[in-house]
Amino acid sequence: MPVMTRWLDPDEQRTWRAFLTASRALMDTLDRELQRDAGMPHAYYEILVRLSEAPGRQLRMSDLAEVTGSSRSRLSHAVARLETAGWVRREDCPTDRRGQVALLTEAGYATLSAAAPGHVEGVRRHLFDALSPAQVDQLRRISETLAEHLTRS
Amino acid sequence: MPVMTRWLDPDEQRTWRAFLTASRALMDTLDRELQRDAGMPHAYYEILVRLSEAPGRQLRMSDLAEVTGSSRSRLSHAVARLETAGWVRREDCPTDRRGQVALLTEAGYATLSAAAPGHVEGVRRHLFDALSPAQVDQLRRISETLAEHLTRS
DNA sequence: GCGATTTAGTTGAGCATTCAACAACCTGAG
DNA sequence: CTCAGGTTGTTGAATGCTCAACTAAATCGC
Repeated sequence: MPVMTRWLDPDEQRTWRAFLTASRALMDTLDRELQRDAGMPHAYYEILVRLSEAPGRQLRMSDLAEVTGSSRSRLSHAVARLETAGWVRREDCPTDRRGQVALLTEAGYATLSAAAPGHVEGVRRHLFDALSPAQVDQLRRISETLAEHLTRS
Repeated sequence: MPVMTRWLDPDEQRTWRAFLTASRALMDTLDRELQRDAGMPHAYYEILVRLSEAPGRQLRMSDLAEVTGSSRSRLSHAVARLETAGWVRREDCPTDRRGQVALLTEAGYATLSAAAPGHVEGVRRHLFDALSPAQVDQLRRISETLAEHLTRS
């Protein structure tokens, strides 16, 4: 027996469409700015950020995939690209012969340092400047709830 | 004289990262589900939805680009793809000889009708089921504010 | 009207992501 | 120890997106 679809009510519909529009516009804008100013897409910038924060500025490929929320394949392609740009280097993992360690080069760190202020300014202008402190708090709770919910299913 | 970067404070940092994680996970999940169940990415599904809601199930290419929040180029490629799938047809615009009108075919409507229940169920499961009614309201306000803010800059 | 500018849409090249297949290695049950 | 099954990471093909360049047609200024 077929189950009736629980359609979205008008409020939900409106929320969903506004969310789609806003998040797409935000990410598109930041992506375009980063591409223009730093010559890389946002996903690549995030890889450099995560490496820069890791002890020794290095991470196992699988851990890097985990924290950046990307598939192994995507990360593999991305790191290959970052490697030819000279921003990342790959080395064999000493404790697991299957493993690879990605590590941020000096050039990569310099590029990241040059790109960061402009990008942070963009995040501030396009996101935080538009919201009240209460809304920032709401957005954090909502996002954390969603992230939790999505990784558990 | 250089302006000091206004870095994100810890709360903002946490909010930004949670938002990135959540919105990426949500869109990736829905994209994967739609690709699996309907054979198309979410962006294409949205095109079909907008066409299905338009009078005569048709829209000018530029209007369709507007409502789906995509560039003309992206839409052009997408509609070309949807046309070879037989879900959309293009006709000359009668009032503007530069123009093209995209229109949803019967096959496109049927495909959309078949895909919609599953997709709506996904949106409900992955988004609305995780949030309280108050949070849905907050998310709507935040998203509408952001969308407004982003189109004005 | 008529040239300059703007707008509509397409195209191709280059890049990013996905998916499936794969090789290499680790781990654990017996 | 051994082999079955899981994990790690890469690869190539197919697909989608971006950007810049382009054609054609409408519109604006005079």
